This record gives sequence, structure tokens and C-alpha cells, in this order.
Amino acid sequence: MANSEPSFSPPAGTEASDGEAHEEAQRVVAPRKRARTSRRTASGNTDKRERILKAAIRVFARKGFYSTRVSEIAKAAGVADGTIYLYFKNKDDVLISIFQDRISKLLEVLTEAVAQKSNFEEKLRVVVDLQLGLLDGSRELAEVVTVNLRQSSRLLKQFGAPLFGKYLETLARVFEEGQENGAVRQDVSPRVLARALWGALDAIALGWALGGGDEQMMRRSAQQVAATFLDGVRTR
Amino acid sequence: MANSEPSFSPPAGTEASDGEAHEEAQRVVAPRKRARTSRRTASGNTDKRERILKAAIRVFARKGFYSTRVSEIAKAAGVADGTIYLYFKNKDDVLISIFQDRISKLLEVLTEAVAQKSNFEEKLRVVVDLQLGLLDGSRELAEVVTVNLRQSSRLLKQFGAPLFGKYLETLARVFEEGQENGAVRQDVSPRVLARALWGALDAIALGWALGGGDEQMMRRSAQQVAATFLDGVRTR
Amino acid sequence: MANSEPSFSPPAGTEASDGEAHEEAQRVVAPRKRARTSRRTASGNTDKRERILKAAIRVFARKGFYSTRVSEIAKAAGVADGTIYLYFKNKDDVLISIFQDRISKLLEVLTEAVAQKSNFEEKLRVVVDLQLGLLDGSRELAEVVTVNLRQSSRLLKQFGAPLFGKYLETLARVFEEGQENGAVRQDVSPRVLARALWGALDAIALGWALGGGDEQMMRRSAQQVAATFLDGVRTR
Amino acid sequence: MANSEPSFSPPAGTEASDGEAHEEAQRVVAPRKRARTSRRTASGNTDKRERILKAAIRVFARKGFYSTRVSEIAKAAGVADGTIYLYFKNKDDVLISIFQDRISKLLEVLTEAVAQKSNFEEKLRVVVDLQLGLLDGSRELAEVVTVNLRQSSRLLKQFGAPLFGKYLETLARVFEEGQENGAVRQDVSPRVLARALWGALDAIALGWALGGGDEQMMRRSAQQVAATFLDGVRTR
DNA sequence: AATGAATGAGAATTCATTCAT
DNA sequence: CATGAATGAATTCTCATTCAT
Repeated sequence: MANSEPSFSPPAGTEASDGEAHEEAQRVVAPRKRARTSRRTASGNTDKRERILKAAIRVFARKGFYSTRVSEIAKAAGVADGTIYLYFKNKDDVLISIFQDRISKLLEVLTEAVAQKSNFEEKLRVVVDLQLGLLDGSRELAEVVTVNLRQSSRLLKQFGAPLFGKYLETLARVFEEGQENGAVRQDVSPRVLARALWGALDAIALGWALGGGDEQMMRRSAQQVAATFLDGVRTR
Repeated sequence: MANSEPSFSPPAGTEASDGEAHEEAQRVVAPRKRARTSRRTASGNTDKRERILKAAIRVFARKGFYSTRVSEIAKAAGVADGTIYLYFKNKDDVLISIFQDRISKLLEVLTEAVAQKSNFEEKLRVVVDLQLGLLDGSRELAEVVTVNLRQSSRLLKQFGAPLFGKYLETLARVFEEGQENGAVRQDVSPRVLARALWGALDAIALGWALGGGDEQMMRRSAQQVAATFLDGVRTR
Repeated sequence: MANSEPSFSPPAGTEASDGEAHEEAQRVVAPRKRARTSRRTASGNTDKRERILKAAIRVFARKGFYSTRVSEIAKAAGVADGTIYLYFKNKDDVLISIFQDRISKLLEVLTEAVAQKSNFEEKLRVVVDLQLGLLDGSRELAEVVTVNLRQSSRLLKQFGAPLFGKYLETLARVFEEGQENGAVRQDVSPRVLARALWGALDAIALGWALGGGDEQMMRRSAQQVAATFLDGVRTR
Repeated sequence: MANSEPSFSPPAGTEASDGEAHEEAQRVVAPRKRARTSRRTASGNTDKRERILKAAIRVFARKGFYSTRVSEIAKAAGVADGTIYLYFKNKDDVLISIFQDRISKLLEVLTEAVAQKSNFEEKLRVVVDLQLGLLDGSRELAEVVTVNLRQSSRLLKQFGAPLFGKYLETLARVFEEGQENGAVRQDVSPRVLARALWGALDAIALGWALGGGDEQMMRRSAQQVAATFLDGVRTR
């Protein structure tokens, strides 16, 4: 099977019709004067926007973007339908925000984690663990990315692509460094390797996310993928 | 060992809420006296159902299931909107039919192709080429699968998953055989490898589809992934 | 009271927010292959688009554009809500279409009627009668214009203005000719006179339309306005 | 004779359907303990109600009743959305209050101004100047009337009409007096003349408002309309 | 069998109004 | 008194599906 995922940048004429939308992607951070009411007890009810985002992640993951009704997100978040629109421009904006908020966070964590490790092998293991959500609290993050990355081609192409590109870039850099210091074979492109690794891990995570697997199984899978990749890319 | 193929089946409570039921979710091969008119003279009016299916594959691959309008499929197929309903129960049924009709065919091709090759390395290369659409003209079909496998939890989990599971099964079998005859290392699960390979190839195909890359580049990438995987899984 | 009507061209920042809308104002003439079903018995059920337009005129006139629900138009036209959208892009488009269809017709009639009369006095009387709907079947036309001209500032400014401008232009031309051949005083601007006459007649028509006055009363009013204007503008 | 001032009152069955009723459509001068706080020290916090009313006049004049959001009025008035409801029963009530508070004031001014002039010609000139907003700063107020008089059948017919009727009445009275003392021709109805004059001036003001004309141009137009009308209605 | 105009249920979104702070 | 976040009823519009021709 050859293929292509929900894609990640306008491949020719795709889902056009609305060339507008989200002209000013950022906006809406919180309907004025937050801060007083927000972060009520220092933890619970942290912020309504956050609550909606979390609810949306849950529902999108379960039903997919298109099958999710705005009212379902609202109900899951425990707010009125209209409240969603106090924090997000529209349904699309909710999905986009999930990406922008979460993925950039994942990217930060990745960049830092990779920087802390000194040799190639360690870096690669960090990448694997992080993407599979085995690192600290990255579990939910990973799940969001894995599951939601696939919901709306149009949206994600348009707004997810740049961030996704940076993620791959960081991975490719790890392989490149490996080549530079002789740890990685020279006859393969760092970009291709980055993509392949991401895809492999993504597939593992997807199977796990959908199958409801336990973490132990996941760790074992991670271990195996890491080992195989290391052997595969090793200089010989 | 690890990863017992969670296999995409409805993970617990998924997309319930729609009590609308699936009274007879199965299929509809062709409402009304099909068989007689079908494949009429092997020439004119060859088969309208076929034409619709082909058109749907094209459109679904480009825009995804939810963003595709029934009228678009009709237009692409050169038939009236209503005609679709003469051959399919509803829009869902069109997608389901694609999975059932076509993917099982693709699966056959894979099974056969793998069976024809005698050693592990050759089998793996066949898999790679097939999935990357380098083997025949199965590109678009593969795209439908990958694109849509991620949009509708309900439909695809329910109908796509079993076939996807079989695909992975076939791949896993290749690795398993490799282990049996000593070509593949024993410390990794064939299932995990199958999934990882599929994911890696899928990611490559995605990048290619989006980047508008040429086939040559694709072949080179395929070559690199295959080589890396082979070295990675080789017994040592 | 100084004032200004619903206006007729973007006076500074007015009801902006949607700079788009109606980019391709024309469109939708009839959903494909009309002609067969249309104009059924040569008269009744002439055309669905026409039926909707007529219903909309009635309802808009009674309740105003903003207070009219699309479903009310549909009910009045005896069609389903969705059918409206087969012939019109949206609610706005219905109002706009009323103008484009009807006013241009009124304009045609005016131009021709004025051309047929030779002296100023007769021309002026024709204008009066036409605008007041006293000429042949122009009654409904006049009513549409009078009542609907005032419904949506934004819409009418944008789409009604050009046509309204032409209407005034034609009137002004009548006065101008009057000045040229000595029938009309030279110390007043034809444009100002055109506007004033239109406004005066519009006011009369409005009172009549809302009050449900009878035609006799209207004729008398028309007679009086015409007489007064004639005396007022006469060369002395 | 003709035209007995149909006067904008609900022409038969108008805008029924909304059985929501007008339980106590009348008015609300100022909910809660007004009077005490109002017009506090004649300086600071002069009167919030007044501020809201002024802001509403501005916004309604520009965008019309239906296109104006309550929040826009609030912002323009520099108060919170909820504050509006401390002084007005609802959005409708704001518009109604404008009519009742302001227009009756305008009417007073007109009545007085007309009373101060002794001959017909002077009276007519006063009317012209007042309606064209040349007499004081009543421009915006006049705009509210004209713009909104045409948008909402229900509200304005119900609440604006009576006042508008009085305005026309006053004008008609001027013409009637003119007839009584021989300054105005007897063969035209004062009511018709009143309506026609109002309409003519309204149209002029409209053109001016839209064309962004300067006051000088306006004065010239006013001069011309006044002169033409005077000549037109003069006894001969 | 084929057509495509018509249908109407369903979904996103808006905004007047309320009410806890 | 004021505030403005939250609410949810109401409305427009879409599009899968039907059915008369």
C-alpha cells in the first residue's frame, strides 16, 4: 500500500472552498479580565479555556473531529454551547488550538531532552520514549498528537504543518549529528530516517491508543523499535 | 511478544450516542437486480457501480470522507446524485464498499507477491514497493485507506480495521518466517516490526504526497528505508 | 428633522464585518434544466424562483427584512426551507435579487415612458404616476421598491445604490431638458430637484402603502404633488 | 382632502406570529430607584441613562437597529453590557426610549420655532432648516428616525409612528395656516404637502449623508428646495 | 434504470439577557 | 449599582436522501 496521511500542506486542490478562515489564528486568549476568577483554587477549575481544550481532546480522540458536535464538547467541558465561542472562534479553531498549544509544548520538551543527552544512542532513545509518551507527563501530549493529527486534513495541513515540520527537523538533526560523529551510516538521508522513525513510532502509538494497551507493552515495543532502528542505522 | 495487535477495533465505548443503530450494517452488494445488468457486455455501460467506486476512491483520497459530498462523487462518476443510491445504501456504504472490494484485492496482491518471493529480503522489498505504490497503480487506493483510516472512528474502525489487521498480519508473517529461517533477529516481535514498517512507509509516502516529490525520489527513499530496516532486523 | 435614509452607499464605517458576501451576485438562475417543468401551464406555477421572489416581497414588506425568517419565506412560497437555497445564495441574496430583478424593470419602464412624452409637463406626470404605481401594472413594482428600499442598509447600499443612482439620473435628465427648453427655472439643480421629487413621492407612497389607502386617494395625491411641483419649478 | 394621514399604524395583520406578546409594551423610564441617583450633582455621573441613550442614537443612526449589538451600545456608552439592563427593559426599549425622549423634544423645538415665526414663508424655512439639521445639532437624532423608521415594522410603527404622525401634523398645520391666511393655494391638501415636503427633505438629507457632502452644499440644496416649494404652493 | 429538484433534519453560530461576584 | 462571563434559545444554511418524472 502506497499512501499518504491526512497530509500536511495543500497538495494541489484539496478541500478548498473556504480560502478564508482563521485569518487571525491567535486571538481569544481569554475573554477579558481573567486572572481574578481564573485558577480558582490554584489547581481545579484552572481555566475555562483549558477545560474546553481538554474536553475537546477527549471527545475528538473518541469520535473524530467531524463526528464531534460542538455541543458535545460543551457538555464534556461542563459549559454551555455558547461558551465555547467565548474562547474559540469556531469549531475549527478548537482543533487548531489543540495543536498550537500542545504540539509546541511537545516540541519544546523534545528539543530540551535531546539537547541534554550527549551521544546518539541516548538521544534516539529519548526521542522514542517521548513520542510514545513514556517520558514524564508526556503521555497525554503524545496521545493528542497521535490521535488528532489525523482528524481534519484541511485544518491540519494548514496549521499543523509548520509545527510538524519543526518536529521532523529536530529529529533529522539528531541523525545528522550521528552521521557527523560517525555513529550513523552515511548512505541514508537524515530526513528520510526522521520521517521513517516518526512514522514507525506513530504507528505503534496508534495501535496502542486504539487498542487500549497497557504501558508495559508499550515500553517493550519502544525498546524493540529503538533497538532495531539503532542496529539499522549503525555505521557498519 | 509485545503488541498483540490491538487492531483498531472499537476500544470500549466508542461513538455510541447515535442510537440510530446499524440495523444491517453489513453491506449491500448492489440493490435491485444487480448481476443481470452488471458487467453487461464487458464493454458499454461496463458497470455503473464500478464507475462510482472508482470516482469515490479518487475523491475520498483527495478530500477525505467527511469533506466529500455525495454530489461530488456523482459528478466525478458522471452519474446523477440519485444513481448513487441505486448501487449503494448510503454514503457510508460507499466507503465501506471501497474497503471491502478494493482493499481485499490489494491484500490478495500482497499475499501473492510475498508468496512468490523465496527469501526474506526479497519479500520485504516487495512489501515496501507495494505500499509505496511503486508496484502497480495502487497509489490512490492506498491513499484512501491512509487518509480515511484516520477520519472516521466509527466507519473505519468497524470496517477498515479488520482488513488493516489482515494487512499487518501478512507483514508480521513475513517477519515471523524470517525469524523461523534465521534471517531475522529473535528479540523483536513480528507484530511490532510489522506495525513499525507500515508506519515508516506510510510516513514516507505522506511526505512524498505532500511535497509533490517525483517517483525517483520516492524510489530512493524506499531503497533507504528498506536497507535500514534490513540491517536493523538482521540476525547478528 | 434632518436625516438620511437607510442610505445608499458605504457612508464611512457602516455595517462592515462582512466585506465578502455576494461576490458573484448573479449566479443561480435556476437549478439546471428548467424549461421542461417550468412554466407549467403557460401561467400558473410559472417558476419556482419567481414564486419565492414574490413570497419574499410579500413577507419582507410586512415584517421587514430582519424580522423575516427564511422559513417564513419558504412557507409563504409553499416550498421547503432548503429549496430557497437552490435558487438563492442566502437570505441576503433574496433581497438583493428583488432589487435587481424589479428595479431594473421599473427603470426600463421609466426610461421608455419618459422618452415617449414630448414636453416637460407630460414627462413629469409620467414620472409621478409611475413611481406611485398608477401606471399600468407598475403597482406592485412601486410597492416593492418603496417598502423594501428601506430594509437592510448594508445590502441595499451595496447592491441597490447603482440602480437607484440610475433612476435619479433619469429624473434629473427630465428636469435638465426642461431647463434647456425653458420650461424649468434655471436657479435650481436638476439633481436636487430629482432627489426632492423622488423623496416626496416616496413619502406619499409610503404613507399609502402602510396606511392601506385606496387608489383614488392616491390619484388625488399624485395630482396635487404634480401640480405643486410643476408650479414650483416653472420658469417665472 | 386627500390622504388622511395613514400614519404608520399597524396596517391590518402585521408582524403577528410572535405570540411572545407585549405584556407591558409601554415603557420603562428607569427601573429601580431612579430619581435619586439620576442627575446627581449636575456634574459627575450626570446620568448613565442619558449616556446610554446618546450612545444608542449614535450607533443606531450608523448601523440601524437590527445590526446594532447591545454590546456595541454599551461600549459606545462606556458601560458594561449588563448596565444597559439597569436602565432599559431590553434592546427594544432603548429604541423606543429614543423616540419618546428625544423625538418629542425635537417636536417641541419644531412647534416652538414655528410658533415664533409669523408668516408662512419664514415658518417653512424654519422647518426646512430644522429637518436638514441646519438649525442645531439634531442631525444624528434625525438620522435615527429616518434610518430606523424603515427597518422594524413592529417597533417603529408601534412607537415611532405616533410621533412621526405628530411631526407631520405640525407641518400640515403650517400649510393649513398658510391656506387660511391666503398664502397657500387651496387646491392641495396640507397633509399631502406635509408628507411631500418631509419626503423631499429626507431625500436631500440622504444624498448628503451618503455623498459626504459639506454643509454648504446642504444649505444651497435646502435653499433651492425651499424656494421651489414656496413657489409651488404659492397662491396664484 | 436514471435523473436531479425538492426536502427537511441537523449543526454551527450568534447575541440578547441574566446573575454571581 | 456595576460588571461581563456565561447562558441557551433561535436562526441560517448544508447536504444526504427521496421520489415524481
